Amino acid sequence: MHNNKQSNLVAKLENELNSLSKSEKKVGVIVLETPEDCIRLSIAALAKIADVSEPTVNRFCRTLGCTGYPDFKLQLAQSIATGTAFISEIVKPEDELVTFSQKIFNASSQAILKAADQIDLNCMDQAIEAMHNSNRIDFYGLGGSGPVAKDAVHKFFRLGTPVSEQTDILMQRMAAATASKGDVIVFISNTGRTISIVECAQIAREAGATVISLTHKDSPLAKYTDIVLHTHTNENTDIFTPMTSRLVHLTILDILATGVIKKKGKEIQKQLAKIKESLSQTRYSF
Amino acid sequence: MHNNKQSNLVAKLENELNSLSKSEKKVGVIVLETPEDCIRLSIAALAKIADVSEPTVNRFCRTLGCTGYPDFKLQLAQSIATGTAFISEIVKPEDELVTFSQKIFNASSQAILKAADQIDLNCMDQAIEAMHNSNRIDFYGLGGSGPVAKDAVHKFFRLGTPVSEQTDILMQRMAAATASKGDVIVFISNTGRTISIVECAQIAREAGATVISLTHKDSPLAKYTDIVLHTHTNENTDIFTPMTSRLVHLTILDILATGVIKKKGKEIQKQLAKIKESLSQTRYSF
DNA sequence: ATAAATTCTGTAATTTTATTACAAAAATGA
DNA sequence: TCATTTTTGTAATAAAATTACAGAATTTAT
Repeated sequence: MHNNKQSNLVAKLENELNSLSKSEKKVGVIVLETPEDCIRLSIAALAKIADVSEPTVNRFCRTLGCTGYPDFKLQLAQSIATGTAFISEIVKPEDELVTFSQKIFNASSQAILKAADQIDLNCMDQAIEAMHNSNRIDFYGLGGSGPVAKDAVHKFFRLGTPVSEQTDILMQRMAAATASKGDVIVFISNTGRTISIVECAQIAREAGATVISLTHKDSPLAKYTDIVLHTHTNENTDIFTPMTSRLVHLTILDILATGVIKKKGKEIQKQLAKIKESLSQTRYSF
Repeated sequence: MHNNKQSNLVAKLENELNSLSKSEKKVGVIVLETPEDCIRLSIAALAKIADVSEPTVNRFCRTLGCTGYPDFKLQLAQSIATGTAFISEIVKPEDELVTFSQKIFNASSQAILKAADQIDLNCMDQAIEAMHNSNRIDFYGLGGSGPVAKDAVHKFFRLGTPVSEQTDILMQRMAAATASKGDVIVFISNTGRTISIVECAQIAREAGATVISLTHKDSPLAKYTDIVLHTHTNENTDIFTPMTSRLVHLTILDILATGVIKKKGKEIQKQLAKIKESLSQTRYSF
């Protein structure tokens, strides 16, 4: 799932460095030492730095499988971009707005990309199937996951199936106890360690409901879950670092909703268009 | 307009496309349509495809802040490598789970990165200052922005300042009318065209509150707003494509909260530690 | 509406950059 | 050692990008 469509040029160069000829190796060494600089150099400039002739640089590029020097620079640039773009730092007390806003944006964006790599598509498929065939769907969340549950309802209510969210532990227990076969309950809990949520999952399963969880793979909650959609976001305990898990959960729920919509087929999609239209009256037109 | 550097060429191009001259725009359209192809084209080839002269392509590159065509290609290549080029990929009815889940993950991640490029830090700073000095903070949202408002409360209640959210239009009107100087009201509305929200903003401002909006720059809501935190997410009308604006709003609110926490200083940070500790009793230990 | 000013855009010349052809220099192997 | 292969650099060539400038299109002011 990771987009390694083209093998990393830097990695390739590191591999093949020792099988290069003497002069080409000189070029390789320079490239590995200062890849960021090399992408801005002309073939003449690089040749001079490496103390070789220009055609040697050109041959060096071909040896690495590039069509020529411009192609080499391009691949090198991409290789660097993918490598450095994924360093997300933690917000420090002394950070200026410019810095910490950039860090938070980056961390958020990367949490989602990371989830894309980790998600188990089989489980997603099972979850979509279960929701598609369910009589009703409930979303349970506490604390930061409460708004996520609400957002899920806002998305899923369009599907025709009755949906609701429970963000109160007593309501959750009662609803879980009265659930029955054909009901799907989705538990949202990043840690998967919140006692009342875990107990609820147990109750729901005993009552016959299908339990889906957005949680950590090895958590107590996962034990009482039929379909775990595991996310391994680092629960950062730093007070400055925001919970990126919410964003991941929202995105996973987006995908589930999309999957169910596609399964429901044309009729429901017409209904969605109606819902959209119903909103136009509430807005200023252009 | 944007005081922070735009690291992402594709995002920048999408932003500035409409302010380009006729011929340069032709080039921009081709680049956005087929960015992967463009990185392999010579200036002459691209000029021919776009049906313009070579110098026009060169000027196009400079307009975007590049030093010339080679620099443009390099930046484009890096932009693509980080995944940004796939912003416009829309979920199609025939997509398999693998495909559309990847598209949704990508689109979500990119939306946040794009916002990072577009956000106006001066306005963020003003918003943080206003919230820091406020007597109370209210978050207003309807529909999909309701859960966002709830999430904001969950984050901001830790700061000591009284916070609440309003997701009911009548409550919103009443609360807005009784607001006073020193109160901050944050309106969350991607379109900025929801009539009742716009009216509320007007009421709130007349009542003397400081109005902050997470909305589109040129929207009616922006007119009645003191501090606009504009986000230009494409409101995709496709039924399959999820609202990425929520994710962006949540992230911006994360940054605001972090900014206020940092302003509040040490005492509040101790309190945050207490809040964190208070949760430990609710969880299974490791 | 018309003329002036400004902004765009393309042609052609120039400069920069990359590639090729080929010969000299190493290196290899008997 | 000498023939053969591989490696490397010089010089010529080709390709690509940039500049200067002038004509076109657009805007602005009268």
